[in-house]
Amino acid sequence: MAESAEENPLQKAAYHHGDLRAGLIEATRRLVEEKGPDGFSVSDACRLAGVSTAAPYKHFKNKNEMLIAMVLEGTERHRADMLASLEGIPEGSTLRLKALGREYVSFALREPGVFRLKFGGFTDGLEDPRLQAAGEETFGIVLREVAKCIGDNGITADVRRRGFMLWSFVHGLSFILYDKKLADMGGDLDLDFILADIAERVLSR
Amino acid sequence: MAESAEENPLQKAAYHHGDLRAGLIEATRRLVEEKGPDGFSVSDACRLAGVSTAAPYKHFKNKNEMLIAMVLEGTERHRADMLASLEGIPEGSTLRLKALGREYVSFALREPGVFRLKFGGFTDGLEDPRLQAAGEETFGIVLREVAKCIGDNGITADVRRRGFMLWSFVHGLSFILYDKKLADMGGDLDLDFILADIAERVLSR
DNA sequence: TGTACATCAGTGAACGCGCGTTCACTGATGTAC
DNA sequence: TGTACATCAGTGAACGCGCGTTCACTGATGTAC
Repeated sequence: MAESAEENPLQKAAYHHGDLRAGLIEATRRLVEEKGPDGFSVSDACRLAGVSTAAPYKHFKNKNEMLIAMVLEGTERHRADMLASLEGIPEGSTLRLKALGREYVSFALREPGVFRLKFGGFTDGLEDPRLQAAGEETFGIVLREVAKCIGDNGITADVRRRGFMLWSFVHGLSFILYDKKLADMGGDLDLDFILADIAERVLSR
Repeated sequence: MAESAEENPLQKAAYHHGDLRAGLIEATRRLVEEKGPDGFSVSDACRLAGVSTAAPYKHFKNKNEMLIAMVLEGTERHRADMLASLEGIPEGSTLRLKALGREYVSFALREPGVFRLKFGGFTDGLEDPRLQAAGEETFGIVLREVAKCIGDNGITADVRRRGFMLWSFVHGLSFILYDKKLADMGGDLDLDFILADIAERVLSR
């Protein structure tokens, strides 16, 4: 209550509202998931957060900054979930890459709005060095696992190429599955089998 | 000039303007490529086509129908280009699948607006049975080639699975390449090599 | 502990804007005789 | 070939709407003494 002197910077934003910044990011996320990236409006987010339409401008420069902040937060969760998915799987096994792929797709289906906002491009101006850095960090996780699988020391050109192939695959898979084309294209596809199969094919010498 | 009696139904729309329907579709395409799917407006298209803002409603029910018509037209071109890319490549060769993949990616990079509008989803209401049918037809091309490569008779579950894997791959590749992540992820990737490599890996027994 | 002051998160009203769509119209073209 | 009529592609003005952003403000909170 009356403790000051030192302050937790994470709570610094909590003044009147509790933490409007976080509240607006959450509202943004929910609206983007609900109505799609195009359907999102600052006014809607304010309505959802229960503040006036001018309030966000105390925390974000403009609409675009709100979206970027939201996507950054989602990307962080995505990265954490991928790391968590590795737990308990033996080092150097292709199963680790299968797990990463599964989690990648799973996130894309759980939060398609965030996923598409991040990768769907064309939401002009949503380019930010922080977003790119976060993406590269996530890709780094994959590269490390690929290197361990094929027994290379460090990130060689070969590791990079194979990692890129796996990424392209799960990336496309995410879009296609969300678009519900899977069922239409001949339903009886086993996602687990396909993920394991592609990992083995791409990582075999 | 004064020839009537019989009429070419393809030119039937050419009354006053020449063919405003086609003109508006072309304007739509150019605007979507230029400003992205979100940036497109009926007013802009009218400006570009040189007609009043009310004119489109003589040819399309609403904005969405304009977009759908444009994407359908682009999908048709995409399909034709893919078929053309097979010419001169021996039947049953994985090179045919490499060629299809290359053309798929190439189209996505040539017309990213159309590509994203078709597959990026989330442009609410842009669902149309004709669009889905066109997509399945294109996928059929791939399946036919896969079947020939692995020597199966007709479209078996295995053919379907492998075709799906290849599609996912080039689909993701298209998005990633457009997002310019390729250069960032370690530049020296040879697209031709990767396409040939993945086709071989996915089609090997 | 109590008071005076500074800070700044959130308000509410207003703005100018471009949008999608409608309406009654007009005028060029095709057709019947 | 010429005239009267029907058609319907395209007009231009108008509409109501929700948007992103601004502004001067207010009032709760933290701080200094």
